[in-house]
Amino acid sequence: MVYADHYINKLRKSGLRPTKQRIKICEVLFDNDQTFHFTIKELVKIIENQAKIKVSLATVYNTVHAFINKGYLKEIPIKSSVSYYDTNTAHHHHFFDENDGRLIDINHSDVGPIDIQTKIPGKKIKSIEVFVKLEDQK
Amino acid sequence: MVYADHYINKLRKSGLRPTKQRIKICEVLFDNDQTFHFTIKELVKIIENQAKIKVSLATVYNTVHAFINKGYLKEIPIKSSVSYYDTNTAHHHHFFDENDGRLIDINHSDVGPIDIQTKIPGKKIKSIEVFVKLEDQK
DNA sequence: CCCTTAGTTTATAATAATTCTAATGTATCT
DNA sequence: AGATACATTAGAATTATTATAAACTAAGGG
Repeated sequence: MVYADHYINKLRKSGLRPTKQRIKICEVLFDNDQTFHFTIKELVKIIENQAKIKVSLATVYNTVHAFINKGYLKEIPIKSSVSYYDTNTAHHHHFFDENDGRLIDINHSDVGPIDIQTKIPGKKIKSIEVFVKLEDQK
Repeated sequence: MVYADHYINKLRKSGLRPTKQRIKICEVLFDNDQTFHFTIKELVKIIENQAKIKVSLATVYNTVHAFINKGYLKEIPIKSSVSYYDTNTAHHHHFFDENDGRLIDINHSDVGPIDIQTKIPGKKIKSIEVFVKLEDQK
């Protein structure tokens, strides 16, 4: 509960009213310092179990979108059927283990500089993301 | 029409019966030597215009999936709402221009070696894909 | 405090992409 | 040509997501 105030401030500072639903979602997402990858369905399930309050599906969608706009969450495009979200909004990369569908962060600092020789006129690079597929070692 | 035989062989060799729908889809997808990025909806529209025959939505889905299994197409995860497919199945990378939603191939040879320092026990790297977001040059 | 109001939540309906189903059609093999 | 296994099809079913409109609540002023 010690963090609730922190989340209230965080929400208020970014123009979102600190409702009990949003605070609870913050607690679920940000209370542990680890990176957390999730789908909306998974998030709803966790809230149901871990929190006492009931939060509607629509609110979870709204809140996650609001958090993405504010930069608290990032969407990760892996599968084009369900949206995956990431609490790690720093510039980083991903392993994806196709065997178990597991997604693992790679720190930005663990990837060497990337040299792209193609240039597109009138455009500049905004970000570079590396996506590494894994397989079992034989 | 000179290519039809080629597609018939291609399909047959990979255990797919060369039906007129599949041949037409091959022509639409592979007749030009350029890389082609598309959604199912776009593909259906092109077939409707360019070909005389009518192909049901279910067949387009089935065929695209069959082609992915055979390695004729690759799925590209960009947006998590519609599936994008790519006729370029070689190992390559992508620019994505968020302004206009345009996707541009980057040849494998135009990207320098990528150094990933993180290791996952029991797993080895299967593939590395780089995804570069573009923005307008100020 | 109480009132107002603008932002939120909610259940439910609507939409959109994709998959399933079961009937009909067709390529292939003998 | 006939049998059979594979394909196509329309339409229904499913799933994720978004929209809607009514009920609720946080914030600020009196």
